[in-house]
Amino acid sequence: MRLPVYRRILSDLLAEDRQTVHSEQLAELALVNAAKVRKDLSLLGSFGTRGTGYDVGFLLAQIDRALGAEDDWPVVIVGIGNLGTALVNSEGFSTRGFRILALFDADPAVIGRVVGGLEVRPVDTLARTEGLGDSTIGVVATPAGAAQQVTDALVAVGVRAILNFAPQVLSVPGNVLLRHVDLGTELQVLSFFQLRRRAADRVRGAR
Amino acid sequence: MRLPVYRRILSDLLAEDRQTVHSEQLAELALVNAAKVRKDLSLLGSFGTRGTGYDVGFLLAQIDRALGAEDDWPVVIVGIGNLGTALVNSEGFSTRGFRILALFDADPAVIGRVVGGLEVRPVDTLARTEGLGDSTIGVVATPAGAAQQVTDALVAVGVRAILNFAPQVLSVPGNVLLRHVDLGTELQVLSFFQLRRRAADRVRGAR
DNA sequence: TATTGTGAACCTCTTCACAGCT
DNA sequence: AGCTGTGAAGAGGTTCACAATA
Repeated sequence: MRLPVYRRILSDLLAEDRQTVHSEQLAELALVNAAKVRKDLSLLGSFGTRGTGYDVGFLLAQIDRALGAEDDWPVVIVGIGNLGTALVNSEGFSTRGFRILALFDADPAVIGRVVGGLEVRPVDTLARTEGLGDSTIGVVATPAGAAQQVTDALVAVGVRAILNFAPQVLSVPGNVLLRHVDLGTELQVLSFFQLRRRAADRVRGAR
Repeated sequence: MRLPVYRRILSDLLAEDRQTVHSEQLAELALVNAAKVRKDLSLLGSFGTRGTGYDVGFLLAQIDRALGAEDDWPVVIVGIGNLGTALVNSEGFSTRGFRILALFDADPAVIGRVVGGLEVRPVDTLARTEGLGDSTIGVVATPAGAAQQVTDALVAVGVRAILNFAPQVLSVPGNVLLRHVDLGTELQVLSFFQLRRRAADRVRGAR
């Protein structure tokens, strides 16, 4: 889904006091095709004005609605190392309809520390933490070795959506949503494209 | 591309001294279809053995070759806050064919600090840093406000591939590869699926 | 005139299903 | 017997191109 990308662009445009935008401009900023932008936006409803474009603020509100950004999703983060801390402080986590409920870590040196206004709790209290409904999103930012165990604990308390940053393949029950962001993987994808481009350059040079 | 995912799984299997794996097992771990796994792997070459499966170690080596993981890609990271530090220390960045060349930051409190064996340099020395060829990958882990400026500096010293973690839409010349990982976006994608599932549950309940 | 919204063509990725190999 | 490799069918996503509309 590309909506979050559009959302960010619109949010930047709004900050520049831009009133309207048309699909071609959005497309250029999102690095996609203009027709694709229009298709994407049209399936949220007909919010554009022919001959003029889209109203930035209004479109942003519509995207927020579609993304459920009004819904104030509860989030818990396990693993408050550098990555976990970065996530807590990241703009995207605190705004945009997410509310961090609790932070957990296993390290006694980290437990009790206040990060982003929340005190870090011992991970073994996760199991008896109240108020984690099935709409809570669990974020795993632990070392690889602890990730599966933490995931099991999250599932046990009723979490049904997990975002995993640990470099570890996790297994979850079928009714749990799992999304994996491996930071190293992103680098690999980039180097893969570099490799392809290099190959393409060679071919071009040979002709 | 799913190769990095397979790579991680194979690497885990190898650590468990697993000799062979077949497409169905790989598929289950990668959360994809078995036919897809075979298609993906077959376009690297015919490395499987019918009736047996794939040799874990050999397949891993082939994937590494395809991904250019033997090529030892040089990487520079700008912005050594929590996120930057997490990246430096992340398993995926130091292994798998990447070599971190240099770290940069603007904060005097961070400059000079040693992270992952490398001393953090002042970001304004980036412009006169030697040895950043056009295969160097630049990683932007700065706050949003500094990201475009840092990107321009990276492009100016010859970097042609950039991985952006800042919550900011960047513009680069057409010949520069740009990939954006917005941590908040990932959360939004997850909450979007939650929303859809919730809607689906409602429909199911209504019947 | 400028730009949206969308049917239709197109293309790429996914899945099926099975021949072929070990 | 078991599993790969792959042609063919199918699904899904992308782009074109233009009628509709402000």
